[in-house]
Amino acid sequence: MRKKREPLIPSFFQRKTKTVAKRLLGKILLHRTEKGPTAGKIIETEAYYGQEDPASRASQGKTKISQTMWDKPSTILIYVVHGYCLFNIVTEEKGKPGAVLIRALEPVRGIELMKKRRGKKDIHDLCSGPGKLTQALDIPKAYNNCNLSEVEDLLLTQGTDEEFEVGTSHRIGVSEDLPEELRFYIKGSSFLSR
DNA sequence: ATCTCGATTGGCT
DNA sequence: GCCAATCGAGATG
Repeated sequence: MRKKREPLIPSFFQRKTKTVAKRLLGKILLHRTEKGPTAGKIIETEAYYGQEDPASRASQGKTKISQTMWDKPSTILIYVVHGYCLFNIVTEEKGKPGAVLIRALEPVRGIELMKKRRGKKDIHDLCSGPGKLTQALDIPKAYNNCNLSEVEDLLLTQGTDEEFEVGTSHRIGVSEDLPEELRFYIKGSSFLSR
């Protein structure tokens, strides 16, 4: 009998953004819907800071979108870029801006449903990008500003104990990046974006 | 009211 | 590799 996986608790997110980004690798994101459950293993993330980070939405201070980054850790932040929803989770203590963008998942459950939603057959084209995975799991923009622990249908849980190597790089798609490498991924995975 | 611009994706050369 | 579609926000008038 398999032990039921425990959801991550809010305090998991109340620490340095970079640490959260790294530690989210290997965790399982699951979304239950009327059509059925879909889930994937997090294999790629990016950390975004506050005012000092030119690539962050928070770089210009609080706006309708960015204000969520000052909210309680484990708050969900979703916004639209180029017509796609991007899924982030707020980090750091309340009042200090920070968030982690989930950039790619390895599909683990509900793969047929994901294929249908994405209109793609290739398993490597289901969750291999921040806009793709929100489509594949059907994560709605309405979750923005909600707390992860209060959205019953969305679960972020411990993954398996298997070991992996963490790779780093500069963030993708940003016009002005920090010198620090803030993209993290599971080395060797075939489900990464790009 | 209108314009510009992305933390993107997909199709085509 | 290049480029157009996409749509909501933010800026400007």
